Amino acid sequence: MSKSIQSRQIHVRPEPQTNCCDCPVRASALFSAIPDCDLDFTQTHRETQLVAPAKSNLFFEGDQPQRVYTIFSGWMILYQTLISGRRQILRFGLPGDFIGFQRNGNGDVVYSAEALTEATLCAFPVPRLMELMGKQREVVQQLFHLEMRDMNICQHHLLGAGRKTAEEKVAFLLLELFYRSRMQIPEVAGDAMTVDFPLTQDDIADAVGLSKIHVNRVLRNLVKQNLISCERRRLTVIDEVKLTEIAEFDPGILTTQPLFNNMARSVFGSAP
Amino acid sequence: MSKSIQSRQIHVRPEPQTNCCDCPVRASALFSAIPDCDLDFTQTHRETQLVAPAKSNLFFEGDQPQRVYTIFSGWMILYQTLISGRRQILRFGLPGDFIGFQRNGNGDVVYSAEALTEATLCAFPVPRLMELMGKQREVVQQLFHLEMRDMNICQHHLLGAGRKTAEEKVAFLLLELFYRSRMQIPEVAGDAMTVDFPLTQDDIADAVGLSKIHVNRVLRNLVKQNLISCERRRLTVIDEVKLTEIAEFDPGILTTQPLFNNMARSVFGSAP
DNA sequence: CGATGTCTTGACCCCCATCAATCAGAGTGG
DNA sequence: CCACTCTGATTGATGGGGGTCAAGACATCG
Repeated sequence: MSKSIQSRQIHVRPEPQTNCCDCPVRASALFSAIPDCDLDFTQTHRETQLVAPAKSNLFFEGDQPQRVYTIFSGWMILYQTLISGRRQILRFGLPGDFIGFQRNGNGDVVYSAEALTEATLCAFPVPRLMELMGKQREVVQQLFHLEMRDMNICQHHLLGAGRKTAEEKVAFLLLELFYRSRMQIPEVAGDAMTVDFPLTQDDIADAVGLSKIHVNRVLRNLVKQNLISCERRRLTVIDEVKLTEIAEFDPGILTTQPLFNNMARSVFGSAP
Repeated sequence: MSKSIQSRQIHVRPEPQTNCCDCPVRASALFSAIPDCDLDFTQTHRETQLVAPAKSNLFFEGDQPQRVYTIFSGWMILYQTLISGRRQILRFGLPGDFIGFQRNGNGDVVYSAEALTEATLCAFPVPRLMELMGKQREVVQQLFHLEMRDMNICQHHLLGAGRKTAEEKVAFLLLELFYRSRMQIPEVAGDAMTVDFPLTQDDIADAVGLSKIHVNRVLRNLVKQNLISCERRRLTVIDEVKLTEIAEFDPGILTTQPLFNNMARSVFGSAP
């Protein structure tokens, strides 16, 4: 059931020339677990690379795209809308994230995906992903890791949506995105306190389930308390400790499971 | 980080005698995709069967249980709590559900699990599950299905928590559990409008993020509108259409993905 | 330079949380 | 059989957190 609000059109320009596996964020990408020597295989299975302009929709809830996507660069939002038009952002897609895999009983994708900034993506035909999963156990592992991390984040947002105050919700979201931003290029930005932050206050509102007016008040209040500062598309965390305390934020939810990793390693070998 | 509120102790009595694979809900269980002839293998890998008394906790957020569990009978709640003690139910575990697999970066389970009614569970050591996943592709498929369905449900609750009114949230939860209850024994109860419903109004409140007082008012209101009726541990849906409309509920989120199924089938063979 | 999108602030008020009291049913023990 | 207890359901009164409406400030961009 596609939603009625589809004012923004899909604009994606295929650029099959570029090598889609030159991913700057291999560390967190779907195929990061694959030894370099096996990458030939994945390369033969890559499809087109896409560039999604800012504000374009990659797909809408209810579509049945034949591909899944890995984000190389840019930020995306994954959201659902009610008939009334009210939007809820389910999670944010940052480089390395894998989207479009999750379907419902009809094979529909269950959320819409919109590029917040210009974003580059690598598209993979679903059957080829399945083939990969059959041949390379690491893909299965990595897929589980990504899905579980997203599930963790989703559950924590649910906890917040139901049981936190406005300030706590906003603080949590800021910290989540702050950490995820930094984790992308650990060697350069591992301890920088300022990150790029392309969200509007409207986006924040739709992510935490508040009105944009109230988000504004909360943000101004956090600034007044000298916990953060934010000016055009940049976010600075000033008092990380206090903010973490307010949000009850645990960075552990953003990492994958060494337990699973270790246990899996003993069973899953390399590709046959 | 274990929460401070641990007033309820863990009480599980192992009953290794019983065959844990006599699951009455094979249709939705983890190992449902495995052909009967291969069940010998899974049986050799089963561990103890547990009985969790009503109100006992199977594990707490922050624990590192060495096993994962499949629910055979009974209802469980999976929840997180804030330091203030406020509880948010993330999802409900019904027979066939698989719990304890999802971990964070430290290998901790990310939610607490409590039996709402007396529940029987089959415990599987994690390494053996991994072994199974390596040998039987259907286990991997089924695991993805279960995880994705849970993710769907979680996301829809997030949508509701952020953007729905109290009445819409409650209606959604009732329908979700109504359908899931009926799906368990399709041949007998496929079209019954009354199901067992062991939740207290307190539980509903913690699931949808409202106060129990307000949940009570909303329920009484739904009854007054002649949409449902509920008396001690039983729920009857009177006007399914109207209720579905209010909740914007889509039963499709509860089923697994035929798309994934079909695509997977062409690649994954039977066990080697 | 309008035009559009985003941020900011104020005024008003409603949905729902909180507090408090009562009631019904299920055990439980004598 | 009947007090006693405990959990859960119910209803009323009150107030606050945050939604909604409106208007203005500010920035960016064709």
